[in-house]
Amino acid sequence: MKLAAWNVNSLKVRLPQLLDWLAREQPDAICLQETKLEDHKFPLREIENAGYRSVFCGQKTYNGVAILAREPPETVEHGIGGFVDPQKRVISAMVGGVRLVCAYVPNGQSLDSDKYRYKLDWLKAFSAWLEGESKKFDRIAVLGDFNIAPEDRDVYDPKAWEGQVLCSPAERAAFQGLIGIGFRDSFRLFEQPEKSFSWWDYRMNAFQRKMGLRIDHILLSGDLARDCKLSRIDIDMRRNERPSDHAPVIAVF
DNA sequence: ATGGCTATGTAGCATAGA
Repeated sequence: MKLAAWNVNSLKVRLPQLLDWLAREQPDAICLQETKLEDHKFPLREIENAGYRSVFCGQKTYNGVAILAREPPETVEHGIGGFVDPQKRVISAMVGGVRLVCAYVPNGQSLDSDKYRYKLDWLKAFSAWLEGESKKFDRIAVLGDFNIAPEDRDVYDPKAWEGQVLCSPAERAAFQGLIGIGFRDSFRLFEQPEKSFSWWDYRMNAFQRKMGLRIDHILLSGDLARDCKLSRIDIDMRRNERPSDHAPVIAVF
């Protein structure tokens, strides 16, 4: 099974790139973040014509998540059970016997922001809920934009980013908390190039200067991690015209 | 150098992203 996750930063703008990518990469499923579309504006037909069924949960301007799969996603759940959140950041479904959790973790803005508090509260609720999910489902993949660079090697300039949002000890502890539930970071199951990142700022020519962070992840439960054959980041997508600031991440098992 | 760029909603800028 080939899984992917991609923060598209507007599905409306990125739809042609997505359709090209699906045709080329042929994943069994892809989880999208930051669709920024209300549900009635979701490009269902175009995606169906490309051979993918979709479930989605969106809102105007911000957030929005979707799961696209060759077979219809089943037993869909929206959001984090027991956590009231008007922001559309999580959608889950069964695809091919695997529980897919598509997540767009809050950014947090900065450590002194209310949004940072929200991020930590959100991650706490997410972790508690995932622990329950992992008891319900043997095979789980958690895919998406985590907005956390787990280690210094996931940051182009760890000194400059030390303690900053996306890299702070509390965020990294929250990420390790997810690992503690029994998930593996699929990317680190394999030897990877140095300076492997999944996001680069649009400004300052950050991509060309390799100034990025690895904040998009595919976490796999034990069985899936054991069977995982490959995990990579498709950085070529960042070279497109009008690229998303994030590149797709891929795991195959 | 707290700038730089992109997308959205909405009609000249404000907000958010990371």
